[in-house]
Amino acid sequence: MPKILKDACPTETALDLIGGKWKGMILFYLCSDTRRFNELMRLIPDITQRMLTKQLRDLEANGIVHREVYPQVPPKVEYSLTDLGNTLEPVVRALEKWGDRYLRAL
Amino acid sequence: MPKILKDACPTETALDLIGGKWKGMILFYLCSDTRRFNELMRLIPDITQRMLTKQLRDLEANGIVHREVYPQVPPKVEYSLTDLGNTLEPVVRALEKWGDRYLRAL
DNA sequence: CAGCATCCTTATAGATACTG
DNA sequence: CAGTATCTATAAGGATGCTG
Repeated sequence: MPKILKDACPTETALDLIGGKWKGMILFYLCSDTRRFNELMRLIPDITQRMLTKQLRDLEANGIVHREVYPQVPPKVEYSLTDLGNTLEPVVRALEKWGDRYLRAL
Repeated sequence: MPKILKDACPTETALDLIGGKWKGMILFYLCSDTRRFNELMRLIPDITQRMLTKQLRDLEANGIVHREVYPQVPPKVEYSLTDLGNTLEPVVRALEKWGDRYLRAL
């Protein structure tokens, strides 16, 4: 007998929230530390300002990332994972582990 | 499609291979059993024939899914996970678990 | 420093009709 | 049953210039 996994919607939901070209990378770096905007720009090769802004806003809107603005000149904005965001760590690590294995096997 | 040779980030690579709107669902159902084309059509609400074909071809090209054609009339084609595809199960389960938790918390 | 606005290109997805 | 072939619509991503 096939072991039917319950409901498919959760998997799709998760991929909706962390999928796309850049969100995995962003989460990966936020997993280990709080980061500033330009710091993420440096860490993630080839991402544009527009895309980084957009992805961070998406993650913020979904309650995964917290955006802390320090009212000072020059501006300082720090991004970190929310409590919900932190629960993503096992997922990100599972993805990382599998991706690493896949790349090695090439 | 995935540009693996260009970027070697494991997390991004994994998301390239299993991301998108439908691949998660397809992998989810193939995790539990071998499936036929129309079976997947029934299991995955709203997917079109064109998209299912395309996603299966992508997964096949990346060595994640195996396509077995039975030369008979009417045609019979079975899709299953390869050995590599099976190593994705922990990832799919992690995604499912998190997505479920997320949906509950809404 | 950390962005927003505008314009543009490419990728992804859907509708419909048809076939071995 | 398991697909192709077109055509169209929308979403994702990129280039560039400007700003509080």
